[in-house]
Amino acid sequence: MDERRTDDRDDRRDEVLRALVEEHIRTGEPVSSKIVLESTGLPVSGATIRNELASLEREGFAVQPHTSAGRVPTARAYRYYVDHLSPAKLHSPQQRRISDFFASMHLELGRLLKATTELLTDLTQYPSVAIGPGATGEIVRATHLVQTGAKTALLVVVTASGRVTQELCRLPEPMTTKELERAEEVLARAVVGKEITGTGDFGLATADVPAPVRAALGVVEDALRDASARTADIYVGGTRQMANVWDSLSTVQRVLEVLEREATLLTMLGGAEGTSIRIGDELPTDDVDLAVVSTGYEIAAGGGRVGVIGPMRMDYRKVISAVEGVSRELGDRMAD
Amino acid sequence: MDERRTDDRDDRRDEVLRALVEEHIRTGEPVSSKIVLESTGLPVSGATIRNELASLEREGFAVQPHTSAGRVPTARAYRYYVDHLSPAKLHSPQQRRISDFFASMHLELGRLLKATTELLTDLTQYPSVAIGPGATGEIVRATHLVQTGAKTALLVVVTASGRVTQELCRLPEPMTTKELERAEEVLARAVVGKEITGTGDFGLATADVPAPVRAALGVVEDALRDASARTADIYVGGTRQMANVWDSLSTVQRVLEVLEREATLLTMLGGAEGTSIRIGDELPTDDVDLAVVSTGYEIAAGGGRVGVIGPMRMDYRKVISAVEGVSRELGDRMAD
DNA sequence: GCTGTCACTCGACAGGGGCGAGTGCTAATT
DNA sequence: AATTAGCACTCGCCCCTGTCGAGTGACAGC
Repeated sequence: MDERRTDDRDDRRDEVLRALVEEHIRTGEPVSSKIVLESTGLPVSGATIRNELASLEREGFAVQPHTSAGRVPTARAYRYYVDHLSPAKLHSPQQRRISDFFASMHLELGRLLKATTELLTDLTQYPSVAIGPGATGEIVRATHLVQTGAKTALLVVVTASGRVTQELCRLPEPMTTKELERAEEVLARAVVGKEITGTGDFGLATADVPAPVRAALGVVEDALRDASARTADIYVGGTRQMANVWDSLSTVQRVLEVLEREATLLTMLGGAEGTSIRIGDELPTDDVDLAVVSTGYEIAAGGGRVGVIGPMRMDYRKVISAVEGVSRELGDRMAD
Repeated sequence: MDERRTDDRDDRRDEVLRALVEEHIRTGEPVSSKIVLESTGLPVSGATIRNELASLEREGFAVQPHTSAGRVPTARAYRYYVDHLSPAKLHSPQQRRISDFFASMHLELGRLLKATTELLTDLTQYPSVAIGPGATGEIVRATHLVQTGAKTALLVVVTASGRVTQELCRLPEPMTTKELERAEEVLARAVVGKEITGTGDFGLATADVPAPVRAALGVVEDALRDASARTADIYVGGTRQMANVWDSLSTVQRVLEVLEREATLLTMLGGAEGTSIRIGDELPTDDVDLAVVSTGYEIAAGGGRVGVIGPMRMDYRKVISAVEGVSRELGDRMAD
């Protein structure tokens, strides 16, 4: 087979596929051969484009909503597009806004991440999500036991990076303030300076203290384990954009459900190192027109992820550059 | 004028108005004279009902979407309905679910309030909101200054009821760990045991310590003031219900905007003692089909509010009983 | 003051025709 | 063998129309 010719044909095929995807992203309408022709400027006729499109459809890159309509790209087409055809160009005015944002924003991590989702939404016009770093691996800086009821106390853990975790403890029996103070003291001695591991056993339940205090410490240790294992904080912003992004109520509802389910969100953003793009059926939600662009960030307190949730037909270039820019600046900002 | 006759007529008018409102709540459709007749069982003819309805329309309690349609109640009609016509009967199976929920749920306040919104949404099928108690009036139990960067530190304040507040401080100049420890010590001595007032001046900026430490303490005091003044935490749940509740995308968007604006939410739930019902134009959002039922709760750490946001045509009886039940149980639960 | 009746209004809905976009196929061309 | 021009065909969209029925307001009679 003639190599050069084959290459030519593949080039053209790619060009058509790119035009198909980009035009559909731009307009949201099914794309006709005429539009592809105008958009690519290829020196061929409409009939040839139609043949290409028919062939792309056979390979599962496009579908026709009905017989005499243009083509709509499939999830597979978007996947091919982001993998092979999308030059990752950086928007510089966008980068500027991101730097300005982080330069002017002085908040503690939780509120900063919340504000970050708002920034991402402003930049991309899509809902966005930020996942905070987990507590695992952090050094405990201080602990408190605060009495909140006759048989309840609140365990507060402050880590070296300023993260605060709270967990309610149900004491086995009522305790005096004195006893609780004693427990707090033992707890502090055992835990402060140590690393949070998620499975940590600090030997609190066998400490050399009066029985009631020891019993309480057992409960506290359980609470400590719970707190360590607990899922990282999740911040969602820009839900108000959803009505602009998806135009059917039922889709909006599906997405709202996803955004309320922290477990799903974690899976959707999660996992991969670096930037991850998941499109359509690559996501653990069936049947919805959804794509997620996310990337990790690293700060002193650990790592997390930020991402944007949108329809499959989103402007991947802009979104990728926004997400990566935000993640980078966020890392820089929290490293100072 | 014949008193008795007047009373009779007013009774009937009220009956018609109630049927109008309740039927519209039930079906969402414009209500015709025939429906009112069947629903009330009044011993009169359709024509009479029509006259009543026409009179109600003249007084601003109902509107016709078009000439030959039934009537739709106005905000004014709902107002009259909740003020005069809605017997506040308690759903007992509902009360049971609420008690069970609070008996089985053992979480610290923040997560408890978040879970409470989910409960309210389950009970009412509407989005719901909970506002946590503000920090004002609480006794400071512990403070920490955690270094998070060369020129930044995090102020952590733990109150006697277990509330934790964090605030970032931008130090005027880099500080050594020793200096920061010194600052932390002075801070603790000045603040622990005191009440948070919102405008509190603890004299930190004039403490008898080396100049750099004193400068830092000034910043910390500012941060402390910011933290005290900061708006209470707001938890929103049940946004996924919105698509079932409002059937137009633009309305859903408006409501999502409201739910993202904490300031608006505070005003909407806020203010009144006890249960407040605000309907339509009584709310600070123009033109939206919105009603809010909210009530206050009191716990050791202070007071807050819980509420439900829905369309004007919501089942006020059910919602009021749910909101009040939840608020009461929440108070009981946190008093133990 | 209530009722029965009746003409009238107006939205909802279904059917039908024309339009136009866009395709796939075929036969001709290079 | 690939490309092209041309053409018939499909099918959704839109507009128009007529019909139907729900519901009203008015009016005269009880």
